[in-house]
Amino acid sequence: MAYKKSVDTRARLVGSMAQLLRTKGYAATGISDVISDSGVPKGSVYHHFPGGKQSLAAASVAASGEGIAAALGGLLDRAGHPIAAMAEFCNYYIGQLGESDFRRGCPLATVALEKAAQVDLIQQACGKSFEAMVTLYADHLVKAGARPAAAQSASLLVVSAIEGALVLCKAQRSTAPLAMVRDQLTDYLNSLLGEPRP
Amino acid sequence: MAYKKSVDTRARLVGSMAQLLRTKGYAATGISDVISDSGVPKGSVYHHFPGGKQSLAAASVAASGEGIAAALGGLLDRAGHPIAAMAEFCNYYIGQLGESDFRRGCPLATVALEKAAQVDLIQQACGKSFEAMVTLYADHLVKAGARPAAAQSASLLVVSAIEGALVLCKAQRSTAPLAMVRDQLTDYLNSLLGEPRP
DNA sequence: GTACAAATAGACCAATCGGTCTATTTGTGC
DNA sequence: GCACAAATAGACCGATTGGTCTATTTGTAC
Repeated sequence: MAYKKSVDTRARLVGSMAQLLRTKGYAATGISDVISDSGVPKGSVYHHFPGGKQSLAAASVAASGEGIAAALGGLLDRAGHPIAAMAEFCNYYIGQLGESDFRRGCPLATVALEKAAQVDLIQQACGKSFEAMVTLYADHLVKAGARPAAAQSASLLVVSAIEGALVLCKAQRSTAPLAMVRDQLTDYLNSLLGEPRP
Repeated sequence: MAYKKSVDTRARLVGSMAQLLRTKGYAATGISDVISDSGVPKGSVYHHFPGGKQSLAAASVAASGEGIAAALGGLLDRAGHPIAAMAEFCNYYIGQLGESDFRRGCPLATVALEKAAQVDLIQQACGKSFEAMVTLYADHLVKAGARPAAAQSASLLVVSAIEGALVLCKAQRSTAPLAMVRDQLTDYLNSLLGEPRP
């Protein structure tokens, strides 16, 4: 049976790696960075993750994905309406970008672009995380009155547009793209849910 | 005055770097990769780019941005209508992803997410490239009948959604997200241009 | 052809990379 | 307390990193 402290160590490793992946990406994040950020010695890294950096990164991406899904789920429950939840989701990222001088964007996207095509473990973690987001939001669109097929397409557009806007925000060092996309998506979803059958 | 061959050398460096940045990202691309891919010796790299890797990367991102703008401009002229051009733009990327086993996505996005927050030169090159894309497409939406403000917002949504879909395609190793986004954007733009004033 | 800068060529450097390995310490069941 | 595995600790490794430096070659103007 695993010792109690070791789960903390593992969680600290995953947490540090997830933060570093978010801000610096995969290739620029060294094991030494994870060690100094988490305080965990090198031996423990390879004890908990015999698969090395790739395996630690995959676990961290999966954890980030679960965190996003939980946060989005919370917003959807609290906001009461999927359109309001989408707007608050955007506002959360606008805040993160502003607070961090545009360092903290999507925790998944950078690693997905860097490594998903090369490392299966990482691709699976990224793919599953995005899939969960799209499905979760689509479900709530259905509850709000959309037809399932339309909800799936619309949810994919929403997630894609937000992800892309996060790229543009970093590229332009401005939160304006995400704010504009948020407003555009609001109109788009209003017309989707407001006129289910013309 | 610069010698004739040296402009070839510089162009070869930029071309190799641009391709490597597209497929592997900034941090994972070493100067040695550029050297072996381009055949240019190390001394020439630092002769043409005294600013080193960052400066070469910035020039390569700028070149990629100009390439995208030229390609999009060509599509807009040839297709005759901005909606058709958008669809063909998506189809181009769908082809690139399929041909390359999902290695060739957007030439700008990976570097933008990795380095725009850290290196001003690279941020400026990325920001300018995306700005050019959005403006170019917005101009053609105006020509197709959209009001300027609406065209700007719509163009930003289009570019963001495509960029984000490219992230999801890599993450899920599937071209389906971009195909669905293409169709959703087609509907979206049709209703934008079809009903200029309700 | 001479002079001189532009450009090429690659040896070389300290620093860092991911990963391995051997001790040592810690926690647990008996 | 004993035994034994889990976990921690960090020295150590070859390979590679971005970058520098000194020659040497190349192209051009006169």
